[in-house]
Order: sequence, then C-alpha cells, then structure tokens
Amino acid sequence: MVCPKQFSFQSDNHDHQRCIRNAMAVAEKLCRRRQQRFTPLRRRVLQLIWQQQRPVGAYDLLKQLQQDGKAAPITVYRVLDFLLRMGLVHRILSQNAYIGCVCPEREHAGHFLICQTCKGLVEVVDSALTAAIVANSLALDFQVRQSAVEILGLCPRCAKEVSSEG
Amino acid sequence: MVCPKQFSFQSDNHDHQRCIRNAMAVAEKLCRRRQQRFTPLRRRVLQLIWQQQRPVGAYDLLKQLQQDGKAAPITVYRVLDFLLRMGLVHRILSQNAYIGCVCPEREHAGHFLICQTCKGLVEVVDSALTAAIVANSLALDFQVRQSAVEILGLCPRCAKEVSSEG
DNA sequence: TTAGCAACGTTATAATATAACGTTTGTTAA
DNA sequence: TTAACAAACGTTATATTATAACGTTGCTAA
Repeated sequence: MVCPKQFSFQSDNHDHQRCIRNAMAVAEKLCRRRQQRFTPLRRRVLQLIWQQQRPVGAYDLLKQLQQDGKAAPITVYRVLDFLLRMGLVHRILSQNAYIGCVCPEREHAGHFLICQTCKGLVEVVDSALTAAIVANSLALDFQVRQSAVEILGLCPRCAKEVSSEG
Repeated sequence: MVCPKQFSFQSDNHDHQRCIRNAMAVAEKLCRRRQQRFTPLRRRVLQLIWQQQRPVGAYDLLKQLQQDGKAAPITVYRVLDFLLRMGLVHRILSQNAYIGCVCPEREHAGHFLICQTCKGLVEVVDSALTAAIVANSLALDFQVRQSAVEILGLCPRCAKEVSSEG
C-alpha cells in the first residue's frame, strides 16, 4: 500500500492517516533490518514530513518540533540526513524541501512532477525515463550514482482554475 | 560553434577563449533581437560565468566583481535573474550554482551530468529523455513549464583515478 | 561493566538569497 | 529637446537554508 496522493494529482479524499501509519511501519521495519536506530526523534520528524501532503522545509519542521520543546536547526538537518541516507525521504532541490518516499524498500532516484502554483508533487516511477538517463550516461562513459528529475509546471487542478479565471 | 567541453567530459584542450567570445556574441545578438539591454554589468557577469569551465556560485561571482570595485549580493542575483530569463545561463540546483548555456537561441530545459568529484558538468540534449518527460507529464495531465534533470556521479577521468588509487 | 560509538544538545556561524527604497540612466513621446 | 516613465543599479538590511565544533548522553557489544 502506498499513498495514492503521491502518485496522482487527482486522488484527494483518501485516508491519509492510514498512509502515514503505513509509512511509519515500513520505516520501522527497514531500520531494524539494517540495524539502524529508529529513535523517537527520527520517528517524530518522519511523521511530521508525512503529515504534510507536500514537500516541507527544514525550518518548517523545526518550528513544529519546537512546539514540543527546545530544538535547533542542526537537529532537524541531522535527522533529515539520516532519513535521506535510509531512502525514507527525498530532497526536492527546486523547493529546498523534503518529502516522504513512497517506496523506500527499493532504492531509486527521485523523479517528480511539481506544481508551481499549489506546490503539489507527484513521484514518477517510469522505466523509459530511467532508461533515457542510463543511455545518456553510458554514451558519455559516466557512472551514475544518483539522479534528480524535477519537472515543474501546472497540475490539472491549478490549470483548470487558471483557465476559468482568465 | 559551441563549447565542446560542455558536451563531453573528454575534450579538454580546446580554445576556450574562443568559446567565450562566441557566447558573448550570441548573447549580444539575442538581447538585441529581444530589445533587452545587454549592459556592461550583465556582459561582465556572463563572461565571468563562462570563464570557469564548471558551475559558479553567486558569491564566487560576487568576489570577482568586487575586484573591480564595490558590489553587493543583490547585484549578482539581479544579473543572474536576467541571464536566466534570457536563457543565457542555467541554474544547477544540486550545486547552488550557475553555468553558461551552450545553446541559448533555442529554448530548452537544462539536463546535466555532474561529476561529484571534480564538479565537471556536461549538458545533455537528448530527445528520448525529453520524450520520456513529456510522456510522464501527459499521462498525469500535467503542463510542463520547465524541467531540471541533474544526474550525479563519476566522470570517466575521476573514475579512472579512483580505480588506480584503490 | 565498561570501552566505544552513535545520537543528540548547545552555541556559533557559514552560505545562499531577497526585501525595501532611493538614485541613475536610457527610452519614448509630446 | 525635454518631461515623463520605466528599467537598471546602488545601498542597507535581513531572510532563508545549512553546517561546524565540541561536549554530553545513552545504547551496544565484547
């Protein structure tokens, strides 16, 4: 089970609490298997990230952590670093923000469609895109370690609003 | 004529001064055609960007400008904003840096291979990659405005060095 | 049960980017 | 020409994002 919101711009009224619970369970299992500590702090931050349905900034997370008590930026960044290493979240370069990964079990690059209006985001998993990246890299004798694809534009809903206004 | 360095990791001893002169001439023509002012400051910054053969940070540019006289960060960012709007430079998200565009006449997204060791960069122009992006967007009824593809890894030269060390 | 290391706290600071407002300069149209 | 306007640039201040350095706590494994 994955969060449908993160695979399509359309699906909206799904039980996101269930997605969150699922993501936490997957994270737990994955950390245990890798013998990494899924501490309360790490759990809390991952949960905060999943609660938003769009990419969240580090300082947004910080503010939320500070509602529980004192916290410093480095705390957030350290946790983010861990979550990124574990593949539990993706970093969205164009937004300086972070989002929960829908499929942390399988290692993969983050490929995204991002709406410039509502900041909504969809993770793309597509073999043709991956193949094109591999082909280009092979052609230049380049060893891929990581790839970031961020496609910016207008999601269907925001496009509709724009056209009905104008 | 384009800078071969920006299309391959291999070509190294080409006449880069000539590439720079060419880039400046193209920029000049393009601004005139669009009735935009290619001021001395804008010219200077674009030249500084082309002089590096890798992505340059805004504050690197600032330091170089300050050798001519006083300058503030906003000055650099304003010029970068102009150059980006004109398509004369690309912003490299993963590096917080900027690089001259090898083909500003034709509007296009920036697709790059970036070496994590030497920070060398190659601009990729590939229809299969573009097609994959378009296909994904169409499938989700998403209107693309801009796309950023940054493929990080090891360029052939750095790969060779790593293997000869280890 | 203690040595060692990972996690986290605390304080400070680096690096990147923008806001607000005033002045200069170039362009346009009477 | 020159007044009116807008674009470019200067100046000062500040926002936003991210990391460094070092000490303390607490888990874990021999």
